[in-house]
Amino acid sequence: MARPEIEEIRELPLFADMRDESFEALTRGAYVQNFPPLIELIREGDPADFLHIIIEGNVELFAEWNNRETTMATVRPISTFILAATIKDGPYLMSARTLEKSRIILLPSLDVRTVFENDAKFAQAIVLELAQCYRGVVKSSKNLKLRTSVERLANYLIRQHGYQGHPEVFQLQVDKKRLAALLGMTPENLSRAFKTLGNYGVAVDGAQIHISNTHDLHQFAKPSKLIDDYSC
Amino acid sequence: MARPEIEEIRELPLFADMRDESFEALTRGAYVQNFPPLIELIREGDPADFLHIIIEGNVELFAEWNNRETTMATVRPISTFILAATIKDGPYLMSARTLEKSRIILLPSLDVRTVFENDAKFAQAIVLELAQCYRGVVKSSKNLKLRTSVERLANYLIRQHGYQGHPEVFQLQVDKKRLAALLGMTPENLSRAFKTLGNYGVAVDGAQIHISNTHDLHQFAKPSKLIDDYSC
DNA sequence: CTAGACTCTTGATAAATATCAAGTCATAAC
DNA sequence: GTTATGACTTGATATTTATCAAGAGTCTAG
Repeated sequence: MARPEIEEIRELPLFADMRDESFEALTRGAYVQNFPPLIELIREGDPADFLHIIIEGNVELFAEWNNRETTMATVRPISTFILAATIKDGPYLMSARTLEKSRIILLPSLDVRTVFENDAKFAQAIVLELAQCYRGVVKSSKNLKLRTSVERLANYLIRQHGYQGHPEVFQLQVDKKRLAALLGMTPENLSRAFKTLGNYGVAVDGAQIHISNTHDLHQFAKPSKLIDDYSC
Repeated sequence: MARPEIEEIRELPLFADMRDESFEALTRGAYVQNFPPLIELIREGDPADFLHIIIEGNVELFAEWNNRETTMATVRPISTFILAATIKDGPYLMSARTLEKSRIILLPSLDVRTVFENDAKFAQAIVLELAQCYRGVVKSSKNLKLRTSVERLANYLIRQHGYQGHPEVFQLQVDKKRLAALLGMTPENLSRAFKTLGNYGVAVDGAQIHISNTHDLHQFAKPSKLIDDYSC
């Protein structure tokens, strides 16, 4: 069976150290699927039948309550999502939809749990992955509770700026409606927040961001390793 | 060595299935300590030298940024806290302080990581614990992003009411200043939020809450398994 | 018992954020 | 080309939440 995508994930930290037979058992029942944009992959509340791994594209994790919807995160290759639900055999807490044409691997949750019980290296890798995810959500919670919306935007821009290698001009990776939801504000207020950041050397043209005064922006945003550094 | 507290945690899900020798290795360097109220146990940013287990008392997890402080959670016996930092060998993301006189077990992080690498059952237990914690934070994030402060309070009361067995009258387990921070609002607005909930059959007298109309309160609060049920 | 500290509440006001209603601009459809 | 459609912005306004100031009540140290 030639499944290059499956071989590709073998090198992910989550799968790199596991035994060959475990990897084989894990991927035997796997699907690789291509989805067009705006397809709902997962609906919150449903049982977690598959662990998802995004190989190509862009996926939004979102949640709903009482007719309100918010974006929780966007996921880019190569990463897994909804690992905790798979492990706990619980319902999904978030829904997921493709934002772009995306290629996704689906591993049956049952297989993930079985292999997890029989391959210590895999269990260890899952621990590290989950700990990372956990710390990510804690940081995002701190961001929400300790900062105003303009401060959240400023720090988001600084982070993106960093990921993209500190170029003078860079592109937003999400449309502004979703960015607003991700940052916990309305699209209208996102527009106004961008305007406010104009005072600190941020210029916006469509999805293009120009940062002319890193110093002022940092002074205002006060980025912190314990909130904004997703690698620590 | 007679250390009844250590034996006590042996039955916790996190330690129940591990080998005796692993448990022995894990607890050999453990401390059991009593702390008075309002002692800072952990400061965010410090290296995670110990995994903490609260045996008695009450501990607040909080975070700071730019001279603002917020309560992230309160922890009651018997639970661990700061597991993810221990595993990742990363800095603490939250600070911790005792709220009451508390008894705490400290397990050296190094031992936790060593045993975690050598005892598959322990690794599996950590996975389940971390998955649980992760889902807890995701729920709390949804709570913050999707609900207004009054809605958060209403759902908090319904949850506490449930934990305490649905008595007509029950006690808040945290002082109101901290409850406000936990729910992401100011103490002043917590007072006003309680008043608003008076319209839905909630009466407050100090720390004592009287719920006279469960139906109205539920109608207003719209509790959801995917946000408020911490066991799923 | 009393002074002081503390928690909590209340009222007045300010700031932050959301909503509603147009309007602009670009793109896609016909 | 013209007409929709959608994304974004802007202004006016409303709602939510925070801040500031003061007062009521409770607890505790002396």
